[in-house]
Formats: sequence, structure tokens, C-alpha cells
Amino acid sequence: MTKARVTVIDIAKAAGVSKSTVSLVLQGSSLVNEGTRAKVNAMMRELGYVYNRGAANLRQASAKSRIIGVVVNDLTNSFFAELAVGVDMVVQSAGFVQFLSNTSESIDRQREVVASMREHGISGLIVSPARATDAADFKPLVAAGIPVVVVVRNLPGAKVSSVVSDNRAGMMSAVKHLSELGHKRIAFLGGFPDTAVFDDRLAGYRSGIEAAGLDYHQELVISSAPSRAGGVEAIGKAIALADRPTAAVCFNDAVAFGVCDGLRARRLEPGSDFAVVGFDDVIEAQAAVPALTTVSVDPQGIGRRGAQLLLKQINAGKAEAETVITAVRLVVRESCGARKSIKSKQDSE
Amino acid sequence: MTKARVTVIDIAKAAGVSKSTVSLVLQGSSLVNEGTRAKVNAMMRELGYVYNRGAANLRQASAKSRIIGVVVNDLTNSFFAELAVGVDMVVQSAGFVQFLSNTSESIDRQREVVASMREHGISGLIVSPARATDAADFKPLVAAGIPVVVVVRNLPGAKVSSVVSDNRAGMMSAVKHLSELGHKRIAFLGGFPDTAVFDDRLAGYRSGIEAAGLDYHQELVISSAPSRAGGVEAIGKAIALADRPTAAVCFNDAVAFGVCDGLRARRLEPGSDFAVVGFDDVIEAQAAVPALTTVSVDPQGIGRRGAQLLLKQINAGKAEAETVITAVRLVVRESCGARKSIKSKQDSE
DNA sequence: TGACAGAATTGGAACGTTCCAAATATTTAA
DNA sequence: TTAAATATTTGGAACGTTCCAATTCTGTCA
Repeated sequence: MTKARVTVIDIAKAAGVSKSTVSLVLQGSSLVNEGTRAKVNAMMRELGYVYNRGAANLRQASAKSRIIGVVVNDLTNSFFAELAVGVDMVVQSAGFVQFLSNTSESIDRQREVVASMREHGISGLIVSPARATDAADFKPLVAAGIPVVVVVRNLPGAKVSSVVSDNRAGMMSAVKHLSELGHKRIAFLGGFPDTAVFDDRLAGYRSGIEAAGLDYHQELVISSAPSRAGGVEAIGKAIALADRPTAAVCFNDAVAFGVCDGLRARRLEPGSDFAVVGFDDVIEAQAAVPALTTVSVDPQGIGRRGAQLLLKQINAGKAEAETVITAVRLVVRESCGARKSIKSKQDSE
Repeated sequence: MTKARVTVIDIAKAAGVSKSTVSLVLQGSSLVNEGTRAKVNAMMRELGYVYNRGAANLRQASAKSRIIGVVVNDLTNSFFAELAVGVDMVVQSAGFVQFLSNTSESIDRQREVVASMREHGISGLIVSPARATDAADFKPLVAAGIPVVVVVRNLPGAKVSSVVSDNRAGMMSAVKHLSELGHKRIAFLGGFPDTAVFDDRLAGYRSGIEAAGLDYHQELVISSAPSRAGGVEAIGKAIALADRPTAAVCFNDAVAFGVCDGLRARRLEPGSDFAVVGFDDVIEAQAAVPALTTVSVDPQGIGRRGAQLLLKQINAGKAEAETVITAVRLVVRESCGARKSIKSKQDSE
């Protein structure tokens, strides 16, 4: 009920020492005598003292705020939720706290939350940028000495560190797998061409096609929104082609699910009549029918790596822009037709 | 590159006014002349001024920090991710920022993050408490005048506000539905008996049984971990009963999935051979085979309601403990046997 | 012109910490 | 017993804001 909050001075008075000593105790300094330390700690507990980080940060450099900002573009997508969890794990165990915000792909929102985080004195920022984010948007941050790590989507041109998955290699292995199953006409479906991730995945597709000794056909690349609806749309166009494909690698799992929907609507069964491969390995991929063959990227791992990189830079004081590419791995399930639709028990947790 | 940060004093100097005036501009006071305001704003932009909330909070009450803490027990569960998004929506548009942390059901972790948030001067806290959280844990917070809203799981005994879904009504409607399909022996599977949510759902089950004119049998209530594995275990025990049930309502969707697994392992097909109903309507419920009949609770809605309630209390200055119960609705899909396993197109987004 | 009201501005004094230089206790060595 | 060395403690002076009381400007009115 007592309105006034307990400060370091109250503790000092109660313990019969000076505020400086209390401060020393707070920081775990070895200078202070064991007896006094105990007395002070006891008083803090008794009076219900709460450390005021705001006041402390006022004196110290902002790098000591121990707040790290996390900005994701779509938290409802379990991919990004996992990512946030990965970040939280390492950040928390390093004694930092996480400021998390969701931009829902809005650049304005993103600008707002980043500004707000800055006002709160974050020590570093991890961001999965909203679509069409300007590379220059993070300039002021790094100029102010606040390390920034971009994850999932990279920002070509921005001089910041990034952690992205190996989109090229992933797509290549997907194409390789399909070609080994005997497919000759393999489409690339979905995704918006104006993103760096799209470019990488398409490049991987191309390399895969070439590595398999197939020809690259422009008309087999059909872009669309990177969503379920986009997948439906893309497969529609693919089926309408004169020389229709027999298999497709998709921009991501959402597109792949849409492709399956679209196939069924045309009485084609994904897996047996047409091979489908996704990308990301979202949680639903395994439970879907048919279970989705997809390229597994470990979002939690990306989160952890990103956080580690950021902490390293915070501790180092200065931030070398560094790029980490995390490995991916093809998970073969049913939608590619490699396994007949057997209820795979071993795949569940 | 300039290390020193720009303060309100620098702006004042540059604009030829006093720091007080700059402060007034910052707060949008009507006292300041239009011309000076423009001049000051121009200078702020030019020098790249960043407001230092830490310093401001030092002077003002902690209620003005505009930080609200969000603590969830499992962010990898899309239910809670959605919840966080709901909170973020209203919190953000009210000009607050969200401190989000994940406890992974660890009470120690929860204590840590709450303490840390307090040190950072949060204006309020929204928490989905870890299992077995002590109701007294939030005492200090409310004593310090920091409003707390508990969501999803309520904390009987704690004098804090809460937003929970209507567990009783949801379970009742699930039981009613099964009894209308002709089931006489309906089991209640999964969940830990030491939680308030369990009590509510069980009470709803009981009421439903009685309302349907059936007898309540103790042995049909089988608790287990509220997970997929727990579901497998529970259905095993249920099947082993002398007079085995023909249907089950499950503590949550994870348990329901486990029940389906367990049924299949015994060559029983969920939906046709045994009716299964879940609770929560997680994102996977709709895509599963068979699609899960379940009680839909809107986590994002809970998040929004919780945030609104919290903001109301923050603005009011004083916090009346208040309880909000959000409506739920039975979503009939395939696992209850009401619809034969038709590929339901209309159910997808 | 002087007095007065209202509008606009302004110096401090907080807020709760950390950090520095300096002071005081306690040991050790001679 | 005293000087030197070491261990502990301690007053301020910051940090960047807000807020209060006081001041300086504008007009306006008699």
C-alpha cells in the first residue's frame, strides 16, 4: 500500500551504510565485505527492493540496458513463433530480456516499433524484415552503435549481419530428388519475385535443373502470393500449360498446401498424380494428408544463431557485418510420391 | 559516428530555446508557440534526436513507461502465439510496447522474467501462468500498483483480473453433441487434475452428462498429461475398461490427437469406430485426418480482451479485479463421426 | 502612460542509479 | 609502535528528462 518505492538510499539507511556500498552490492563487486553484503541483501529482501534499471541505464552506456528487440513480420506463422522462441532461449539465459513486436508485414508498423525500441534503449535488434523493407532503414541504428541482425530474409545492400537458411542448396536438393524419381518437367510455383529469398530459391531451382541435365523452361516458373491461395492460383496456371509439368517445387509450404488443394479440385491426387515439394517444414507439414515432402529449415535454430551473433556483437562493442547461412535438409514424406501413403507413425512426436 | 548522444539540451541550444521548452514540445503541450514548436521539431529531425524514455520514466510514475509485459507458458504452441498477437494488436495501437517472454512451463523462469520486467518498470502485466503457479506470486506486483491480468488459465485465490474462455459451456456443448449422435458412454480424457482449467472442463463434462440424462461414471474420467503422448496413454486405459466408452471429449486438442493415434494403433478409426472431440481448435485441428471436431476458443480474442482490460486498469490508475469469460463454440468436423470423411474444401482459408 | 491579464518561456530541483576520487579501517611489516 | 599497504567505505557529481514556480514577453484597457 505504501506508494513510495524503495530506493537504494532507503536500503542504505536501513542497513547503516552508504548508498555507494549498496550499489556495490548490487553489482556483485568483490570490494565489499562479506558481512555488509549479507546485511544489505537482507535489508533488500525485507523492504522489498526492486532494482530500477531505468535509472541505472541513465548512467551507463545503452549497451548495458540488457534489452534486445525482436521484430518479426508475422507472429501468427508458427515459423516465426519458433524463431522468437529460439531467440528467447539464448537471450534469456544470457540475462537479457526480449522486446518482441509483430509488424504484420507493414513497413510503417515496423518503423514505429523500431523507433519505439530505440527510445527504450535496446542493446541490439533482431529483425525479420517486412516485405519491401528499405535497406537504409536500419542505418541510424548501426550508426548509433546498436548492432542489428537480420534473419530469415536478407537485406542486400544493408551493412548488417544476417542469418538466413541455405535457400539455394535446399531448392537444389528438392529438384534433385524429384528428378531422381523420374520427373522431367518440374515447375517452380509461388512467391513474389521482388524478394531476396525468392531470388535465392529460384537460383537453387535453376541450378538443380541444370545439375539434373534438364532444360530450364521459363514458362515453368510461375510466381504468385506466397500463400495457400497463391498456390491454388499457380497450380491452375501450370496445369493449363500445353506441355504440363508432372511435379513442382513450391516457394514455401503454404504455397504447397494450396497446390495440393488445387490439384484435388481437378481430381488429381498430390503424391500419386503429381509430385509436390514444399519449403520450410512448418509444423502442419507432417500432419497434412498427404504428409508434405519439404525442405526443413529450423526456425528455432535460426533464432538461436541470430541471438548468439547479436550477443557476440554487443559484447564485442563493435559490429562487423557477418553472414551466417544455416543448413537445410530435405524431408521426404508422401506428397512427392516417393512413399506410398502409408500412415507413418514414426514421424509423430 | 559521433559517440555522444543528442539530448534535449543539445536541441535547446541549437534552436535557441531552453530545455524546458523542448520538453514541452516533446509532450505536445499547447503552451508553446507554433513557431517555436516548428523550429524545435526541425532541429530534432536535423540532429537525429532520440527520446530517452528511461530518463523520462525516472521522473514520472512507472505507470507512464508504456511498456506492458506479456508472459506466456509456451510460445511454440500456436495457441499462445495467437494470443500474443492479439495482445500486441491493441497494445501497439494504444502506443505501448510489448515485452514478451516465454516460460516453457517453468515456474522459476516465470519468476525470473516477471522480476526482470518489473525492474524495467512495466506499466502492466499479462500472463498465462505456468503450471502450478502460486497465486501469491503476483502479490508484490499488485501491491506496487501494477495491474496484472491473468489469461487462459485462471489463478483461484489471486486477487487479479482474468480472461478465460468458457470452459464449462464448451465442454457441455461437446457432450451434448455426442449424446445427440447417440453415444451413451462418453469418456473425459486427459489433463492434469491440479489445474483450474481442468476443474472447469470436468465440471462442464459432468453438467453435460447430467443434462443429457446420462449417468456420471467415475471410471470414465481418465487424466493424463495434456499432450499427445498423454492422449495415447488415456485412450489405452479407456479401451481397457470392461464396459468401454464409444466416444470421448478430450482435455485439449493435443490430447485428442494422441487419442486418435492410440485408436489407430488398435485398428480403430477415429470418427467411424470411436468419436473424438477436442478443445481449443488449434490451427492443426482443421488440417488433420480426420479433421478434428473441437471447441473453438479464439486465442487472439482472449489476447485482445486481456490487453483492453489491462489498459483500462492502467488508465484508471486503480485495478479492480475483474473476470471476463469469453464465449466458445463447437466446430463440428469429422472426428466425432457426424460427417463422413468428406474432403471438406469449405473449411480451408 | 501605467497597470494588468494572458501567453510563452525558463531556470533550477528532483528522479534512482553509477562512478570517481578521496577518506577511513584494518593488516602487515619493520 | 609506526609507516606502509591493503581492504573497505563514502560523499558528491553526473545521466536526460519532467515539473514547479517564477519570469519575461505581448497586448489591451482605462
